[in-house]
Amino acid sequence: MYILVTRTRPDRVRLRELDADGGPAEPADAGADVTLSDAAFAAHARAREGGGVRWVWEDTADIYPLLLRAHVRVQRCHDLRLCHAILRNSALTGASVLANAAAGRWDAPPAVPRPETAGSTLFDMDLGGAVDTAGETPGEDILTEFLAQLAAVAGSTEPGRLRLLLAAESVGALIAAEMQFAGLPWRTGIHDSLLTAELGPRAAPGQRPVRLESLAGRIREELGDPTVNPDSPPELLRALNRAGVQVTTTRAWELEKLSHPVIEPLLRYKKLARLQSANGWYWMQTWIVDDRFHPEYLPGGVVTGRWATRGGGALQLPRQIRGAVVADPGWRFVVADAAQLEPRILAALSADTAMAAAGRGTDLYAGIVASGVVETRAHAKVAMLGAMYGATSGESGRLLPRLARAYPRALALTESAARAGERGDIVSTRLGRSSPRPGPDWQDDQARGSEGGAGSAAQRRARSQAGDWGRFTRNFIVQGTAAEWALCWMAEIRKGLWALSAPASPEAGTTRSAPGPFASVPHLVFFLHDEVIVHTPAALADDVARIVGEAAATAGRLLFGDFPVDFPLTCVVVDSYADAK
DNA sequence: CGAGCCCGCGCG
DNA sequence: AAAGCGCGCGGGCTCG
Repeated sequence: MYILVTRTRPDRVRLRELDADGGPAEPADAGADVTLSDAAFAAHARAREGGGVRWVWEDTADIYPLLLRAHVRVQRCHDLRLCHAILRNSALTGASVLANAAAGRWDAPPAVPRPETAGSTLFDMDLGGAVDTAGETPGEDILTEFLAQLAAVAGSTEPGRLRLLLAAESVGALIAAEMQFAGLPWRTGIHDSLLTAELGPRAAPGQRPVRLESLAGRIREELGDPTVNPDSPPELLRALNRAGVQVTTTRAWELEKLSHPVIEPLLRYKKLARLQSANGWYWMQTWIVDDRFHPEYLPGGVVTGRWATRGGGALQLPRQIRGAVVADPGWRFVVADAAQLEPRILAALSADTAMAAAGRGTDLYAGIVASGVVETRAHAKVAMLGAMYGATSGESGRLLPRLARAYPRALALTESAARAGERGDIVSTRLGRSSPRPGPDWQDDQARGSEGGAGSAAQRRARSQAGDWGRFTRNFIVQGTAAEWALCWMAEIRKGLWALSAPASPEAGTTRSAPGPFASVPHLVFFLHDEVIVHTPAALADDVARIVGEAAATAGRLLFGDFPVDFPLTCVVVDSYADAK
């Protein structure tokens, strides 16, 4: 049973029920076609949940927060905007009407920036997210698009894989909205102490904290330049050169190699200046609301299918400040990450049983060493990364032939993906997300490079661009399939947590309490490509850890069936994210 | 003064 | 150009 949800006004939605085949529900059904206020919609959704309903809407980030604010969670949805993007580009649906139609509004990014859901006044914008349905009955457009998507899947070469992908992408959108709503528990007091210990007390706006200012003074002294601004790479570069330091860039890893009295204070300055500008007091004041960090997650925000975020740099939380991420009293974190996820994905994608065997019940890189392919774990890792990223030189390049002898199937797959990209062809993930085609500039450069009488510069340029795109497609199949695995993993975690009975926490409703429907139940609060954090009442932490582990195994089976590949986790129960590794 | 670029660095 | 993939963000800086 599907229920289509269309926003007709900023505070109204229209619901239309369809049967499982996408046909109209029996007209006799009460509420088969109704328009409701947001409040009535939330009540209706609560009543209909649990009956195998899938909610179909244009944009999860537009609709779902209003349900969450009413303490209503839903199990399943179909996010038309995200699914359209997949089906539009997938090689598996290339013959469909949907893929061959002229570009329309479904191919554009969401017209209106979406409202924040933290429940904070700071971000309370009343954005209607109004949909342009000029000349149509509200909802017709949604219905037409949904039916086109169902048809594209049904007519594809791998409907089962695409159905799984669309379901995973959509539940990812639910999870993203829920994580933004719930927020990551954050102790500003601890954060402030960390900053003060490193930088000195908070300074007035426009001023450097004392530790930074004194390091800047030492840098000027050592360079013999009383005015140089270490925040300006060009100025700093000139000052370094004048002082006889032979560098062409001011990157820290380049400076590290040098010995000069300015290097030590300069490297310390760079580290601290980064902390101050990226995650300092201003960041804290901007992004931490009611003891929670509420980043906006963007499912499908990366072409490979990885998520992106907007605001606060959520996917770059430096280790330095993870100590501020502390579970509520009476609660714990279950922090889990998938060990060597991408090489395991490659082993399974290519059905390379030898590589999969190397990772069975052990660290995959250690397994490669144990198989005698290379001498050290570090070599195994750099060689694998080289295979997946397309390294050609250096240590990684030198080790590749040994990897290719031991794991010919895996390496043949990455090579063929690279060759496809070099030709301008597309490649696809396990579940059917396809890479974009290179742009017109790329095509032009290739054409010019292969013309008779093309100059060597044009040829070099064409080859270089082809190589770049080949490395992108080479990595796309692995990164993209890993993203699919991670979506399935999270979806299974969410399902398991939902089923876990939730006794009220003794602290719930007192000092701190997770927002809305999460006040007393374990819930996902963070996701970082191959790592998740679940915030859970302490008594349930062990159950949660078990669920997270089982979910990883299930995700592997969903993608790769019976192929014997393991997806082990490192999983810990902690009070602070800083203790996770 | 804002828009958009580069640089550098954080994360996987 | 870190030896090779994918991001977001802040500061400096240039251009209009």
